Amino acid sequence: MNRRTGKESKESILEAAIKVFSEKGYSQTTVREVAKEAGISVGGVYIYFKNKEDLYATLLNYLLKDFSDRTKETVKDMSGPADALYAVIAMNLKYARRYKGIIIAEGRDRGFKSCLDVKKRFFKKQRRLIEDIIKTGTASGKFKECNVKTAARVIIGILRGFVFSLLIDSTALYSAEDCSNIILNGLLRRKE
Amino acid sequence: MNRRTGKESKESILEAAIKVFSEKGYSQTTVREVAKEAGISVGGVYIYFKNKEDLYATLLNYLLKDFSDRTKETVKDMSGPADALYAVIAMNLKYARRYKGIIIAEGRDRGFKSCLDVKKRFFKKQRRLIEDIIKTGTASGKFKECNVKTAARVIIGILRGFVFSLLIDSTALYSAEDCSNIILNGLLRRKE
Amino acid sequence: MNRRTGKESKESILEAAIKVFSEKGYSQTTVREVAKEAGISVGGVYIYFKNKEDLYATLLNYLLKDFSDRTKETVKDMSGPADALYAVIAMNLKYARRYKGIIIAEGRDRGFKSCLDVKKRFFKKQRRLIEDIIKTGTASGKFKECNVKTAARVIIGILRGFVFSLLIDSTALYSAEDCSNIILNGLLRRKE
Amino acid sequence: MNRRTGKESKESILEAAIKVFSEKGYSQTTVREVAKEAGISVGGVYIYFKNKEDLYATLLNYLLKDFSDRTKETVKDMSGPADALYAVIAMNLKYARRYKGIIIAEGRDRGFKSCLDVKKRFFKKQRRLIEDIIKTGTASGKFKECNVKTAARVIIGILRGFVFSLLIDSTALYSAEDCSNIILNGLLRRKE
DNA sequence: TATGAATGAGGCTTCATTCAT
DNA sequence: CATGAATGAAGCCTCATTCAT
Repeated sequence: MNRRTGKESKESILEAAIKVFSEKGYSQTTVREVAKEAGISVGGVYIYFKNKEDLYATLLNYLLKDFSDRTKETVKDMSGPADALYAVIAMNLKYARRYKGIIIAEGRDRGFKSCLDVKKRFFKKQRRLIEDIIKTGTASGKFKECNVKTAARVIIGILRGFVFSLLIDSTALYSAEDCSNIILNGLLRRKE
Repeated sequence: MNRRTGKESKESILEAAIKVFSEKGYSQTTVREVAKEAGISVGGVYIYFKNKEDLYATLLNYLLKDFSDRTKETVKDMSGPADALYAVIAMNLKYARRYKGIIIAEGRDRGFKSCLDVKKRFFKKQRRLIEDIIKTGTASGKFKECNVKTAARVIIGILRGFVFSLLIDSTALYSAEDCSNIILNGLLRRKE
Repeated sequence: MNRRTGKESKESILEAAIKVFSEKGYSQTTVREVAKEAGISVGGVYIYFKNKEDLYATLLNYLLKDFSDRTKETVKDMSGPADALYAVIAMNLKYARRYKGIIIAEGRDRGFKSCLDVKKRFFKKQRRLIEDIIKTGTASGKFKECNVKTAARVIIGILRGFVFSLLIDSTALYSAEDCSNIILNGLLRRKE
Repeated sequence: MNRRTGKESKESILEAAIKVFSEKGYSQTTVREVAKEAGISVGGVYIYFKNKEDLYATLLNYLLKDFSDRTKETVKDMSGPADALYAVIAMNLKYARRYKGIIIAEGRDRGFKSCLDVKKRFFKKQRRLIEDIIKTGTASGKFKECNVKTAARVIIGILRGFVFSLLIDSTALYSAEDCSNIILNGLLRRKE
């Protein structure tokens, strides 16, 4: 009957949940559906997760942590702040495409405390990462002087927009180049 | 029992729906709740709207149209493309704050065809508006040369991000100045 | 569809609940069953009762109040304290037979606060009633001197025993005469 | 992993079951809980007991037999019928306090045949015990003449009441003295 | 038009029981 | 003997929708 270890089962449920939640969002996803996708019974899900909310929060935590780590890793290898920012944007777009529906979407409307905490921690990390990039940029003279905190917040907002745009319009194909180009150069003509 | 006219009833339902959907999102809102808020019976709602989806789509249409019109109006009065863009951003932030939960949120996960159409039309209008601003900008030499379509799409994405940021973090206080500043000038230092 | 007024529906649900709970106890009774017995849908039950516990507590309250009132009424008509006590015993036995399973049984194991309150109030009333009977008895010289409070508590316990005995053994046919005989006269031979 | 013998395991399950069932009653007790309390796996329980009902019936049998034996033992040492009855009452109160929830409670509503048999046998024994006491009492002239069977049944009912009163109201502190006093002497004033 | 009681499908969750290891 | 993951039936409850009045 149980051909898997507990850990394997938990992971396969988590994977299934990522898939289903990604496609349908929180409220449209049934536990039964996740169970089926994971190849386990309904009751089986409740061995590993206290309830639907717990499953969602765990998944969110897992995903955001993974995303956070990878982004940090990628940024580390970049030579300059512009490249770093580009990398962050690219990373965001890539994940958005992959985990359509989860990264930002829903969970919000439930106001699950467990989710809010997870998200808050994540956004804080991201903000720090971007603040660092901006600081490095201004320190090296590549970026102009600006209020680092404000700029970072705005960038975060912009990133969210790219991500969310992908979510609501799957045909939208934002390129990281185009996005970073505007963020870096702005629209205004530079005085020569 | 002072009866309302049909139109009045429909409108009060719509208003109630805007309020409740804004606060709780689609799936967490019950028809009963909307009815109560509108001071009408449950059955009453179904006289004016085919079903919950219809109510939502109607509301969305109403709201987005209103938003679209006002934005266009506001932009018309602006002297330059930078001011116009600023106005659009300010408009987005203002509406986001007011109709928390509706403008972007949910409805998405349902993939209601009726909503998709409404949204598609709306985003098209917005894109055109922004494309026009950019065109005017480049034509007048204030904006640098760029792929108008691409730039507009990116701007739209950015706007969404600002809006969405407000939705998920009610403490976030994006100022239109900060936002437009980055979009217009970018982060990179201008060569002097 | 709805041939009944709200009040009628609520009452028929209550009646059905009394019947089913009486027969099967709390945990073995399903809401569906009560609904069916009441000739209403499952959802219909939830129009009138917040949940299963509420239904049970309401029913308990209704039944105990009814019992309390009738007992008081009956006692009022009795000429002496011995007759009064007899009447109380008879009343208890009669109700026990009719509402097998409810009066005392279950609900207890759930520890529903709502039920506890209802019961506490009921037992207090009954205790007072019996205390009064005993007081009258001793005052008139028919009952011997005793600690009224203690005696009343013991009598209450005894009553519970008769009731409960009926519940667990439907073949047991306690007669009010036999019961009151022992309570009044005791087992010991009277010294002559 | 120091393994227990089968007998030890079975006993520890039974003890655990007594504890948990006593506290929560039948339907509110889960097999998992009993297993945990016994320090054994869920499956382990099913090695020694066919199912939950079997566990309950076994426990009931064990408990009632133990109770029966001890009562008989205690009664044997008593000098007179009044003392004997007092001892029986004290015994009942003591056990009721200890095995709150089991002796009488639940199981009833399930109507488990296995439990009914166990109980029937128990009550028969108790009735005989009490009948004997009464017989001895009347034979010795200490108790007045009465229908032994009827009196015994009434006494049994009364005992149940004391027990049950303790179960539903843990603050109730019935003293065996008070209880036996009424049973022996009754409420009516003795003619002198 | 308006009401609101009624419906019933369907979601979440629990738990006695089984069985591969 | 023992384990504990897995099963799946069944219970409680919600809520969009209908319809007799």
